[in-house]
Amino acid sequence: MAPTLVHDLGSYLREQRTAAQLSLRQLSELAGISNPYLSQIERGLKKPSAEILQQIARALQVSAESLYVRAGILDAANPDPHQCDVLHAIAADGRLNDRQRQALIDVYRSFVGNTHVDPAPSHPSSSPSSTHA
Amino acid sequence: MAPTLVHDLGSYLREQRTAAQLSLRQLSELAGISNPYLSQIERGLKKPSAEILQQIARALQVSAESLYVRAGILDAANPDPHQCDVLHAIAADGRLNDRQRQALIDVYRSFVGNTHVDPAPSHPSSSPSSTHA
DNA sequence: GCAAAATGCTAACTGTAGCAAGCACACTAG
DNA sequence: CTAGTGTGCTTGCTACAGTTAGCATTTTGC
Repeated sequence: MAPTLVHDLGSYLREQRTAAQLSLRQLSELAGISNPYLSQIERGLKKPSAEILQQIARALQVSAESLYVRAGILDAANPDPHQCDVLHAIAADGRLNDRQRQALIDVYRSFVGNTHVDPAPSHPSSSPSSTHA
Repeated sequence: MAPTLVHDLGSYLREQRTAAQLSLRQLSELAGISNPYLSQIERGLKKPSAEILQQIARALQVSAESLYVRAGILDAANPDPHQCDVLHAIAADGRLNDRQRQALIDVYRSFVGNTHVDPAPSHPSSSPSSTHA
């Protein structure tokens, strides 16, 4: 797709690595990959697979998702972390197949009315519902 | 690494594809990949990259994350952003009354099996990964 | 001054992801 | 029975992710 993204990923990784006071070899050892390869990733010469990214994320103690987003293999259109409504949870549940997902959504909507999930949460802080049912 | 996971991914994909009434060629076209390759992925012979997974996820209209988890490149027990699982979300939803809540939970459990939410105190793997701003 | 050990980078190689071409089989016309 | 189109699968092949071995440079210590 966009090699710019890969380069951006590289810069970001190098940034994070230096911020963590780690040398190429140190981080590569931590991540379980070779140091030349890490070097090439950081300079945008190579495009790491998701597995490699995950290992690097672990070593750097950053979230794998953030790296995936930078690598362009996950959409940045991620909902707010603290937003935890039912529809989002259903959408994110990998154990459900599509029809199950839809069924749950239908049931839920029949209960609460057709408030559909808005991509831009307008007032996230206000949890209108009393936590007490 | 774990070919079992890859095979599991393949089965899952084939399941989703047939559920969506799509042939190999149809889905491969939708996903923008070759049909032999998709066939091999489904049978666990090839290990698709995250990019390919994302394209397949889009074509199948399932979340990329769920495929990543199945592919073993994202942790299911993710300490990260969307920690919102369905049961927690249902429990937290103030718009539901108790009966509705229970109904939804029942439906959900009938779908995913009775894996009940385990508020596991152990967060064994990485740290909170505050990627900060 | 010279070693030794850091640092990051280059070169050559291997394995495999992902492709285009084509096969074998099933089904439905004609 | 043969010709068409659908299904999924096998076969090479190319490109590139990721490796090991080693280079050039700087820094530290004698």
